This record gives sequence, C-alpha cells and structure tokens, in this order.
Amino acid sequence: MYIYLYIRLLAAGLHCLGLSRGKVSVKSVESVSAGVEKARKSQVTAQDLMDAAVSLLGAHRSVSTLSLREIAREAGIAPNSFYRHFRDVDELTVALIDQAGRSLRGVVREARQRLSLERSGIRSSVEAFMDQLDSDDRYLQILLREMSTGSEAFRHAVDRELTYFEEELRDELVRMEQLTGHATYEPALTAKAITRLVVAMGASANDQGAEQRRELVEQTIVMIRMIMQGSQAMAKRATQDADSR
Amino acid sequence: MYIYLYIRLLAAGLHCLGLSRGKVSVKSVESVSAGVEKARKSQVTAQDLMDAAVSLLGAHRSVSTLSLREIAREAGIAPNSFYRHFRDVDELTVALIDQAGRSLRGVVREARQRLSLERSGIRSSVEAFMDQLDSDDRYLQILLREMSTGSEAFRHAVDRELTYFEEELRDELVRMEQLTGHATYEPALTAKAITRLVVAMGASANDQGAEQRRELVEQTIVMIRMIMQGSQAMAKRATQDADSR
DNA sequence: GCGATCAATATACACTTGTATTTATAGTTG
DNA sequence: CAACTATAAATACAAGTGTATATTGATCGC
Repeated sequence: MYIYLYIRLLAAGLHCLGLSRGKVSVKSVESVSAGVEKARKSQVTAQDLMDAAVSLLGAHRSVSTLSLREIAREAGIAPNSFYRHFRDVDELTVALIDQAGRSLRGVVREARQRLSLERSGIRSSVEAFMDQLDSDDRYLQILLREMSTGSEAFRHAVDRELTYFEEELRDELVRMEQLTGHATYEPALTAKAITRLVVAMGASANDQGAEQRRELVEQTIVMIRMIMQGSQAMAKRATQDADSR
Repeated sequence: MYIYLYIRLLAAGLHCLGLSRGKVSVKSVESVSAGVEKARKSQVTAQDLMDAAVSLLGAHRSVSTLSLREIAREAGIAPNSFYRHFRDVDELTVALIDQAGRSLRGVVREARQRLSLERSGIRSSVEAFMDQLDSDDRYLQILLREMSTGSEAFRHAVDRELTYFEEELRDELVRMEQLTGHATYEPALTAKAITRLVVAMGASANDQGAEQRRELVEQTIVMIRMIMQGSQAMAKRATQDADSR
C-alpha cells in the first residue's frame, strides 16, 4: 500500500514536461551563425555534427577533449565548414546538453507510460533512467559527465535540466501530501536529495555491465525509499511537536 | 537525544583511517621512472610538479586538459625533465588522486577532533568536508571532478577512496546498532547512500560562494537525517514483520 | 542563358603538443 | 684535482590545432 505512494511520487514527479522548447536552441544557433534566413542547401546539418561528436565520445571521454578538426573529419566536412553551424566546440557542446535534456524528458515520459502497466513507480522510473543511460544516443551519459567538467555554459545547462527535474518532483510530493495525507518534511529538499542520489548512482553505473547495473537499480530504489520514509517520519514528528506545544 | 546517534554515526563513521599508505605512491612512481636508487639532486621534485599542476587547475578544469609542457612551464623546468618524475601526465594524475585520498582522510580526522567539542557529528563532518573543498590544496575538488572524467586508472583511484569511506561508515552504523539499539536497515546501502549524497552535494558546491555553501551544508545535514530516519524506520518494520510471522 | 551569391572546400600560417637526440653542467669518486 | 656520470637544459621534428584568406562550384533570380 505504501508502494502506491512511491508510484505516484517518483514516476509522476516527472509529469508534464516535454515539448516546451523543442528544437529551438539548435535552430537558433544555426541561424545566428549563418546570419541568413534561408540556407541554400547544407548536406551536413548541425545535427550531423552533433552526432559525429557523440560517436567520438567514448565511455569516458569528455567533450572538452574534442577538437574542431576531429569532429569535422568524423562528419566528413572540411574543418572550416564547422563554422557554418557552430562558432565553437563549446557552442556545439551546449547544444548537445540541450539535446540531453530533451533525452532526459524522454526518460520521464517513458516512465509514465510504464507506470500504467507495472507496480512500482520508483522501480520503473529508475529503470527507465538506467536504460536511457546505455541507449544508442548517449546523451544522458554525456550530460552526467559534463556536470562537473567543462566551462560555465555547460554546467549551467546541466544545472537547468536537473533543477527542472527537481521542481517537478517537488510539486508532485506536495500534491501527494494532499491526496494521501502522508506529509513530506521539506518537499524541495526531499526532491533534491532524491534527484542527486539518482544522478550520482547513474553516473557510477556508466562503467559497469548489465548485471551490476541491475544491482545498482535495486540499490537506488531502496535508497529512495529510505529518503521517503525519513522525510515522512520527520514530517510526522514536526506536526506532533507543534501539537504538543 | 536522537542527535547523539548521528553524532556517533557520521563523525565516527570516518573513524580510524589515515597513515596506512603515506607517501608510498609518489615515491614509488619516482623511483620507477628514474630507475635509480639514489637521485643526485633534483631541484624540482615530483611534489613540485604536482603542485604546479594543481595551481593550473582552475575551478573547473579537468586534469586531462593539462599538457606536459604546460605543467613543466609552470614548474619552471624544461619539458623533457618532466620524464624524470613521471612517465605521463596520467601518471601524475594518479599520484594527485592518491594525494587527494590522503586529503580526504585528513577531513575525517579533523571531523573527529571537532566531535569532542561540538554537538552534532553530522554537522561537523559535513562542514569539515566542505571546508576541505576550498582549502589551499584543492585536492578534494580534483578528486570529485575526476570521478566521472579521466581514464580507467583515475576512476579506480577515486573509487578506492570513496569505497574506503563507505566501509568505515557502514562499520560504524553496525557498531551503533549494538550500542543504542537503533537498528539500521541495510547498513552497507545506507552508508553508500549517505556517501554518494555528500559527495554529490560537495561537487555542486564547487562553484558557489560562501553563503550558498553554508546553505548547502544545512541541506546536506537534513538529507542525511532523512536517510538515517528512513533506514531506522525500515529496520523497525522489518523486525516487526518477522515477529508477527 | 548568365552573372550573382553563397555554401563548401582548399590552402596557408602561426601555434602548441609530445618526444628523440644532442649538449652542457654540476656532483661524486678515485 | 681530474675523470666520470647522471641530470637538466637546448635543439629539433613531425603531428595536430584553430582560424584567415582565397578558390571552387552549384543554385537562383533575372
């Protein structure tokens, strides 16, 4: 029965998202650098360049170690043609992180779909997160890696995505409190703790194989339950203290 | 009264550590690369090179972006002299991470000293951790940053240090259970959750100013309490289930 | 059909990088 | 003191980098 709390909690905490910004950033980048409203015909698109960059990033290679020429070579264009799409490698990286954010929201949406079929929302959410980690597009991996490395712009982009995730989760915690009567101690803090924990566990799953990753999923689920239980217990105690006073 | 649990928990969870390996790694590195038992006289030591590297690493620059020549320049030696001390920049990086591990144990020791004077062990431990983050030697910063970036060797070195931290914490959780009767649900998992959370929060504190960092410390303390409360509640429920069966 | 236009390439240049080889220098030892 | 030796510096080189400038080649409006 408690499980239902978690179901609604995590899985739906990811809730409405999606489709807010779409392909805006990449498009704007392109039009800015080109400075023209109508591009004649570009055989290699900005997306192709981003794909080339991703394909160069191994399991643990940071974007900051990519060179402009290397990316251009992988995409099959002359080095200078890179400038038609991005001013910098940094600019491409920011676009990559934006795409990773979209990927993250895809995770959320997928978790919601699974929710209707399975039992535990925690499980399905965490599993969806981990699945996305080793999907074909490795955007989520990249996002996690560039969290601590990279210049200001990267980290801001990453932070934006995580904060977004966090706020959705907090809103859902508050909503859940009204529905079920199980209060959460400090919803914003609880959401932050859960988010950071999932991200940290996900990052450490980057190296590992399938079965170790499954183990990690189980661990993460239990950890989240601990936080939820603790938060609810502290909420209950806080109200009791207030009553007795 | 509950606070005393936490006091013993976190602060002492860091317990005995220290002085296990000392300066071994750096020394061995040097003797291997030099291949000689008695160095004539080297005005610039391996430690000087490591210091130079650290001074080059800004707030968010990864070690993998340092060039051999750059480090040598900063240390004031000829590029080729670098080889007298390390074979690679990678080798220097591993030595740096070892040093960071020692720094981490220093944090622990400091937390234990504070413990005898103050009230909350959680607070003093977290504060010690954060203090170490912006101390003169930025080894802890480096360790956190290289956690996700860098080659195999780096991440293994980082993992070693964190696992060590984790195991100490788990042992202390188990010990606490016998002393106070407050059981912990899965001590190893609880220790892992707390460790990862503190590390994640610490990493995100890298950017921020003093007052924001103080806020982060407060948040981290509450988060840890949530985990502890949840773990204890789940332990209690588990035993109750076993009894009623 | 034909200049105009602009995306894509080619060439060029001034750097930086890692390292191999050579030269000078200072410390130890006979 | 002189001869030796290990070390630090100097020089050199091939490779790779970001970008400025010049060149091609296709597409479109007239």
